[in-house]
Amino acid sequence: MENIMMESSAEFIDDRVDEFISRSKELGIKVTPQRVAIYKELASTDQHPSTETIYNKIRDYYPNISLTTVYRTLETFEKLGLISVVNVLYNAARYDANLTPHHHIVCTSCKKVEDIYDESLANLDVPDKTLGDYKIEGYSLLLNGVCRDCRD
Amino acid sequence: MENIMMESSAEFIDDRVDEFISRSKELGIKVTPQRVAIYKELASTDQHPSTETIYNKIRDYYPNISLTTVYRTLETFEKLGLISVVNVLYNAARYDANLTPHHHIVCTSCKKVEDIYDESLANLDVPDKTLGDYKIEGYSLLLNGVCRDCRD
DNA sequence: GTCCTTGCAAAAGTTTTGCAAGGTG
DNA sequence: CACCTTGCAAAACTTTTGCAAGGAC
Repeated sequence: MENIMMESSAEFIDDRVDEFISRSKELGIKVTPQRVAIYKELASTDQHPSTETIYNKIRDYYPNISLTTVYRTLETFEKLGLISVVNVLYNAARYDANLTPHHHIVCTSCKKVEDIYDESLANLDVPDKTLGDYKIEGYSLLLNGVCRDCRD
Repeated sequence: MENIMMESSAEFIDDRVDEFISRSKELGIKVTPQRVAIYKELASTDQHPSTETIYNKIRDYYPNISLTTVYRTLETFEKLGLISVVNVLYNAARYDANLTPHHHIVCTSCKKVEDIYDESLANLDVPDKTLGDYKIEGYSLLLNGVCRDCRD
């Protein structure tokens, strides 16, 4: 049970920023200093920052950037597949009275959430004690896909 | 790969509401009509409603209930373990520039999110085609636990 | 009757939108 | 120089808090 760290040296980050720039050109979106700053901020951390956090960090060296720009830019990047959203449940918290262990599937089109009770997914080989520095309390699997209604 | 449905007949729901009532008494919280309505609403669906959705449904037959009550009640239930929150990432969306497949672990105490690159979790036996009515696009595993800093 | 719970109103926090100015390709 | 992108301001939306009235035990 080993926790592999991703490389995140300065050169590695610059490489990713370069890749981001060429990818942006391919995709036909403009490479603005704000966009580079936002991408770089995200590429420099594994802390999965929120919009607000990214905004605050960038303001240290780019005081005029607006929060609106950060929101819009992250949305743009996400739609183009340049970054991903960790929170796959789309905004507001969803509640569940069912305390039986089960997993969830979200339709990426209509955002509906459904339960999955699947034998083969019921007992994953997840350590019940510690993983890295964490004492594991539980886990949940979140599948995403497109439901039948949305495929029609 | 079979998708087992949970029973959700009227009697079954009433049973769960009864159980909720006795559990509330054990826990020493008051059983108010609002609380019963909120619990029942949640127990009657597998759609994982948001606070707003629950509020709107209950208003049909309980027009004076306030949204504040629904928020406070769900929070109370969750803290007591009567229900669970599906969105384990705590509020705002979190972004990730790392598109390599990996999983996430959230510290339930400080809400920090970290990446996990773990061999044994890298290839789960998740169907790559369809599960039930869904065309699967991807999945992510969300572990929760307490990080070292928070355990001290 | 006590004290937890509710509803209202207001505040705080988060995300989106319209529009004119600015900058990239 | 065309038009996409930005910043500002305001609006829309979501969640939390304070406080007095009401209801459960």
